[in-house]
Amino acid sequence: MTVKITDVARHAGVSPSTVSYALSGKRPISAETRARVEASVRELGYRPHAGARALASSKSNVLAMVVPLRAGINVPVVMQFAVSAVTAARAYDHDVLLLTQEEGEEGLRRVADTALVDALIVMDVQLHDPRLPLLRTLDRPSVLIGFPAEPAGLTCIDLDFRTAGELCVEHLAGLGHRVVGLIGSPPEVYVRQTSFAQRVVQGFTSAATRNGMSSTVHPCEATPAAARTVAERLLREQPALTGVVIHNEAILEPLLDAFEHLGLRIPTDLSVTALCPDTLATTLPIPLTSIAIPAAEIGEQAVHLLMRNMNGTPAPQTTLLPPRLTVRGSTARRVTG
Amino acid sequence: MTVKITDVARHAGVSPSTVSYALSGKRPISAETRARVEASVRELGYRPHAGARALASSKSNVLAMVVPLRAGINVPVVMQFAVSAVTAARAYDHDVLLLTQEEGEEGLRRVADTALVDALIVMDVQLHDPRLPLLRTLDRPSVLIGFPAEPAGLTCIDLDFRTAGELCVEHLAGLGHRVVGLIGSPPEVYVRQTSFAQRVVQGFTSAATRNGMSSTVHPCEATPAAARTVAERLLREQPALTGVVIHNEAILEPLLDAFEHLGLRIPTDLSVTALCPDTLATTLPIPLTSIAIPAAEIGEQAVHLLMRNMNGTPAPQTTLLPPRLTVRGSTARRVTG
DNA sequence: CTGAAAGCGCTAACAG
DNA sequence: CTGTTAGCGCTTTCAG
Repeated sequence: MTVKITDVARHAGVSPSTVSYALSGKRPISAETRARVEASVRELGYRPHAGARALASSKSNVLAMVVPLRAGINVPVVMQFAVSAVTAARAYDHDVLLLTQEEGEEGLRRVADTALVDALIVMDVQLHDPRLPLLRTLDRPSVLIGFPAEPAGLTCIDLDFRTAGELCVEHLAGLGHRVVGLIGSPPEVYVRQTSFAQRVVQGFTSAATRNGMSSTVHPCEATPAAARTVAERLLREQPALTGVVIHNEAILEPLLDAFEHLGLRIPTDLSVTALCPDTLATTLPIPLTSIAIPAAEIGEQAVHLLMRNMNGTPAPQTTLLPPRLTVRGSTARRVTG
Repeated sequence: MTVKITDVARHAGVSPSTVSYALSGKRPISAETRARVEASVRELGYRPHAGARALASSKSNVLAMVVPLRAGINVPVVMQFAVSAVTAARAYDHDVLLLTQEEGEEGLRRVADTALVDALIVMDVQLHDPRLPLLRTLDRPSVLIGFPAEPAGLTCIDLDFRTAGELCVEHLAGLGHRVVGLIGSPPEVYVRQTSFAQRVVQGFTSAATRNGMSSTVHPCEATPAAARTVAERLLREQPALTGVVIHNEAILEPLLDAFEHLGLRIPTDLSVTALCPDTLATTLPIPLTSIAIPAAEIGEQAVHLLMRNMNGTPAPQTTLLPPRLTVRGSTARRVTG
């Protein structure tokens, strides 16, 4: 029924190993033989059996990818990670197996120990992620999207959130703003210690200090009511406020509304910068100057890193992608009275 | 390094085949032997090698799942499909391989022909989907989420969109409404012939006719401007309008705004029913009476259907999930003047 | 109820 | 540059 390597070998008048080598390129094959083999492959429609290949080579050419699904995560962004990872994996002739967060450590162990996959991609890594000890003991390389407290022995990649925080402040400083505020992620995010939230705060604060700016930080629940409260408090505490950085995509719109209701025009009275997906930044009533999460790039890079680790070229332990700030309509030079 | 079946056999004092059978249950094993084998398995931490198993049994225990990613699809809904399918697959001891739409037919052929997967799940099926002929020729079962024009020889599952359209109208009819309008999906959806849009229209129209109601249908672009235009036209053409069905999740909010600006209070002056994800229906300013896409249920059922097909119990060609209407605050009894 | 042995289809030494 | 051959680790006949 299905054609196998011996069929191709016979058809091309060569040995099975020659067919194998002609296809893998793992040893020199004369142009002529290779051509005959390739012709036979095409003619017979030969496809190597994945299981047999995996058994003989101890390489499945499959990567595992764990996708998070709990509340508070941005699903479209996760999907971008996933799709770009799959696309990148295909470029290396690999496929991607989908695991849910729910499967937990047992799932990771299972796919690794059964040799179902050659390597693992783990998204949404926590500061003290219970999966880390396990990943370190697995005989297969893995790459984490996010940053744990103790990345030793692991390969991590993420957006450079600290620099992102700095960049927002520098942008505002360059426009003459002197008093700025950060409206941060919901408390859950800090509690979960997904770490990126803290890193933004650090960047924000240090850049403000460096520029001699007055600054405050306000974590904020993801509800419209909380948004209004925070906006009011911000203005009460810093009446001279002319610039804000928002790192809370769920309440961008309510916040903008709140500021307008408080009599602040954007960007005339108040410049706003955000850390959020581009799709959000561009579809709000006021296009937002923002730094996007380069999900596609992260997914792709994660696969590159894995491949490097599998090729013996050890990848750097830590990869921080440079944030890029896109200026849109929500920031302007401070009007000096 | 890794423990194999012969190790377990030696440790338990039985033959490899006995270990295999003890684990698969494919032939009777004395309780005593089974217990010894299981103890050895646990003690040694034995995990059968996936590739070897696939080769010997010609079953990979992996399903392929193609996820769509083009514009206009609701990403969170897709993710719900995916996650529930993975969860369901795990219950059958199967894993799920992720394929992108982009890989197209070649991707499907590849994973099937290399025996990487045992079966396929294809989402976002078009009326005249180019993948259908291919799927029919594959030696592996597949299940489609969505309905093509010619489902012969294939297994399909989807929400019963026709009945969903009817249900919305019946609900409005029951509340005394006599003049209703359907605001449909963006033109792209109709052009792409994803078929579910047409099915909603059919249900809507026939239910309206059956109830002696006056009705009109308006496809609508997914832009706020288009939403306003449609709302105005609806009222111009049907001044007595008191009920609308919206099947266009992207512009739900703009539409509601538009109606309010036109002086219609919801639900006092106008009752609104929608076909949209529950998360949307409940987070709008006015909680919407709506019919949800039961994504999780569809994903799960899709896997059940596949398993049936693989077990020889042929699954029904067509499975239509019954829509459920949830009454929230956007519909009310018509106020008769 | 259990064992022995023959592959599953491919890769990678090992030979030449 | 090519062929021969020995497995990879498991399942499943075939025997008993």
